[in-house]
Amino acid sequence: MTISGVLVGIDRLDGRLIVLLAEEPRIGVLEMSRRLGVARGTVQARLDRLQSNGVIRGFGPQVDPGALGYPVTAFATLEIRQGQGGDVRAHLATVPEVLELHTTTGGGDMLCRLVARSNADLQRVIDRVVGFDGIVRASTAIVMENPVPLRIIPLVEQAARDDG
Amino acid sequence: MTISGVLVGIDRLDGRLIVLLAEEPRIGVLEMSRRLGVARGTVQARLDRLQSNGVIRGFGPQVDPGALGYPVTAFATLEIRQGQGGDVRAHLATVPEVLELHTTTGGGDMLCRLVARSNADLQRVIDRVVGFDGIVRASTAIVMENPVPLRIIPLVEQAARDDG
DNA sequence: GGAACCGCTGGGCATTGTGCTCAGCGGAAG
DNA sequence: CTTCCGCTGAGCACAATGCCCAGCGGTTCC
Repeated sequence: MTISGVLVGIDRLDGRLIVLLAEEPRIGVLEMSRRLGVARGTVQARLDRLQSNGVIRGFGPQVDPGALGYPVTAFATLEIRQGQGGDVRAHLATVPEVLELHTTTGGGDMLCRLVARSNADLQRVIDRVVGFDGIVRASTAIVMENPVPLRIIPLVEQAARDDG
Repeated sequence: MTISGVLVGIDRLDGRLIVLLAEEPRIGVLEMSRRLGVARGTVQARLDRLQSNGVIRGFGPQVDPGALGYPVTAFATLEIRQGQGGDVRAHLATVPEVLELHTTTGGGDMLCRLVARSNADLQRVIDRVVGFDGIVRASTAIVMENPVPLRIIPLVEQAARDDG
């Protein structure tokens, strides 16, 4: 499979490798080769390929904002004044509590994920986010529960079935 | 600092450790201790503490859905019929393209992150997502750009300053 | 059919890192 | 003053890594 000229997709061994790595991240290459029943060099080569492919972006630590003292999460939809998109992006990138920012379909809309120390603190964060000239309007939804935390394994398994 | 009886927060050394780990994830404990200028045992102890604290959830591979063949991302807001929340959650959890699900303030609303193989494929995904009894209405925003990809480092640095 | 290529195998090797233990030391709390 | 706790620096046996190699079965291409 190719997307914009780049070949993508994974086979079953890649899929098993990623799942194994997700379940036991601190596992070594040698142990992986034992679990998967292939040679160590094969695991090395697959891992290198998945990383230079961009399928695996990295192995950074997954940090819980709640444990850092930011237990409140919210999503804010921002309406942007025409032509101010670039400035708004630069502004939002400077706010540590903005964990993520997307531009979406619709008239100059953006969606961002925020965290705060408390509901009261969220007001401060929102003020800082929207206290910028290019932002016309903002509407915020506070997260109460997170029944499905950010995950990728089911998709990896499906991709490995389809493609391998 | 405590939240619901659990002590949270990180000091400057914790912060530097997390940043270092985010920049070079495959680094070893010994190399970390050299870079940070502390003893190996200290790094070991800090890492163990951060993980049992829940500050560091794990070191799973960060997989790019685009490289798996799912380059389209969207956010869907779902309106749920009263009392059907649990069923809807269970339903959405079975859809691999649902990467994340939150319940938010407002009348039975949920917000979920979706991926698809193409804009056309997104229709299939949305049909599968909303083809369930408890869902009254859905509105979808397709992501065009991602100026700020999911990040945590700026928040870690702020938390380390405040708390350490 | 033959040649070149590619991914996987299984082995060996020196180097490095790990898990574990220990005694010592300084600051903070009681 | 004594206890506790986190950090230090060191040692040790063991395991894993990075790197090399020859061989082998399957494709592709001429």
